[in-house]
Amino acid sequence: MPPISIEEPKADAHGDLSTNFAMVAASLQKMPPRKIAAAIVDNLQDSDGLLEKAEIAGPGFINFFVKPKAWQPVLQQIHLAGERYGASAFGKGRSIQVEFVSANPTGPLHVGHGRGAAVGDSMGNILAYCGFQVEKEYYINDSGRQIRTLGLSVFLRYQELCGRKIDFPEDCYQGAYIRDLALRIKNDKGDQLLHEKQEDAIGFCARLAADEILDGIRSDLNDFGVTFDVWFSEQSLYDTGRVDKTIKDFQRRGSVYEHDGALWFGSSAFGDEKDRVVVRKNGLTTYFASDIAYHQDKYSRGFDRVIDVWGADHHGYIPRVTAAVEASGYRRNQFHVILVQLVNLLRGGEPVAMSTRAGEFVTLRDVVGEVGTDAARFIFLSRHYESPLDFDLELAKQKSNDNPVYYVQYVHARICSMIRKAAENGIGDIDYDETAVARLTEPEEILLLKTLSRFPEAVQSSAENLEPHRITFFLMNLASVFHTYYNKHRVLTDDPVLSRGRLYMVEAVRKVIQNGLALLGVSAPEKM
RNA sequence: GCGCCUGUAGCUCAGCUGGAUAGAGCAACGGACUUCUAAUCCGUAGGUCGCAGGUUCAAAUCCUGCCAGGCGUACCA
Repeated sequence: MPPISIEEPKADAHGDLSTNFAMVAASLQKMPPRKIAAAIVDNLQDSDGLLEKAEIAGPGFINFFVKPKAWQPVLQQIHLAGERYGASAFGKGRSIQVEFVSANPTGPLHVGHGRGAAVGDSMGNILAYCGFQVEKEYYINDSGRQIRTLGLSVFLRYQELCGRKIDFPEDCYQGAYIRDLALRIKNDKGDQLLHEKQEDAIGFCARLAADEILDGIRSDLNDFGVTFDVWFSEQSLYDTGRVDKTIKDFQRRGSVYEHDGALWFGSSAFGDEKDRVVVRKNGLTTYFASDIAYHQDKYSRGFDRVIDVWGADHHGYIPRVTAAVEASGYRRNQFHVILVQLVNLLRGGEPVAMSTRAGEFVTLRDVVGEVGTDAARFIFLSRHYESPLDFDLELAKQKSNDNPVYYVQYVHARICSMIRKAAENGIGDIDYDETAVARLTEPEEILLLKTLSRFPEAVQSSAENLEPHRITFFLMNLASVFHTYYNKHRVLTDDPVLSRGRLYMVEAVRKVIQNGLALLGVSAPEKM
């Protein structure tokens, strides 16, 4: 049996609420759907007097039209709830971890990391707003070969600065920042490192470089409005023996076996396409081993659910990590991966040339410096994260209606301006007034009230589906509805009662815009 | 080869837990500022929802096959 639904139709002609009940019941009752609908409509009770009319339409839909006064109470709800309007207890206090960015500390963040940062940060805000206990975490890949490669890269540049001839291998980090780090070491230590054992020198360079780069990442993210509750070091998993413990744990569970001199995790038993090596023939653990340990550690800290935000190029890892979670005794639905597609950076429609190999890429810092945090975050959140995103620097800088951030922020600024004006005219307090609110009956006003009343469900569906862009689309729609209203009706009129009602409504719009933008991490300016 | 993602207006994308006539912005064209911010609004035009089958009273949405693009398929990190 198809589900019975009650929904808000897309077309105004179909009323405010609509149900397919009669159509679903038709086959059970063996009666024509329209006849069932008629019986229902004839027997409707409306004790609150909110119903304007009910109509039977199409194959047997029942469409309900509601009176204006049914929508008006939402305004008082918004004013009473304030910055909590849209919040809910949906998460029931369950704890959830969102891990995102987690870029290797081997170079500065680029635009793609910015998208992941915006998505993860906003997702965390939304989940917290919906009653989850949220922790935001950054996983620092500060161990393994890449860090040594970083150290080697810096040490080579250092030797170069000391006047030695060097070969700079292709698999070393090519960016100019490597030279900057080398120069800093040279200024600090002179040629002292040349006299140390090479491995010690490389190790020194590695630690210093990783620390410096991580500091840079931290401050870039901070300037982008992104902060973390926990910065988790991969190296700490080795230092505390957590990786060994995990391998022993898997041995106890019978999840690993030896083959060809290596130790394999039987991930294919949990849906992966093949088994994976955790300890190599040479005795060294793989990256995957520490990843298993890391995820075990997450759950052992008591999180009900774990969300990892990854770049789309890592999607091949989902089955094996999911397998590891399940093999560790947790349910696979406690683990979610949000795959963020790549960002194409454009300038005026032309692709910005970026070569990772040559280390030439536009950093997040550059982009944020050029277009601003608000524009960057809003654009990152203006698409489903699974679609590739064209980020046009020229467009992002434009202060026009081509740029959706300003379109939304402008609503907030406009309303603030009206409120200032109202205060000058002696309407300082915008309080609830039943007779004033009852005057809000224009079609554009009803549409505005309806739109406002949908904000809580937009937030919740955003949390349920882990899709921050739903908030962005809600805000753009609300902004559009508001701008239309603004151009058609005056808020401050000669009629004081009507003006109070409209001010009350417009202030509610402002609050909802503010709440929505806050979830996205975008500011709500009072003047523009 | 196998796996994942994407294919909707000229462009960029929503809609995809099935509902009525498939939406928005940009671009094009035509209008609206002596009036609360024109960073705005109104109107016109624009479509075989990649293709073909299937399920259903109903499919952009679910299933199958195919086509096109992107990505991934290490005892690398």
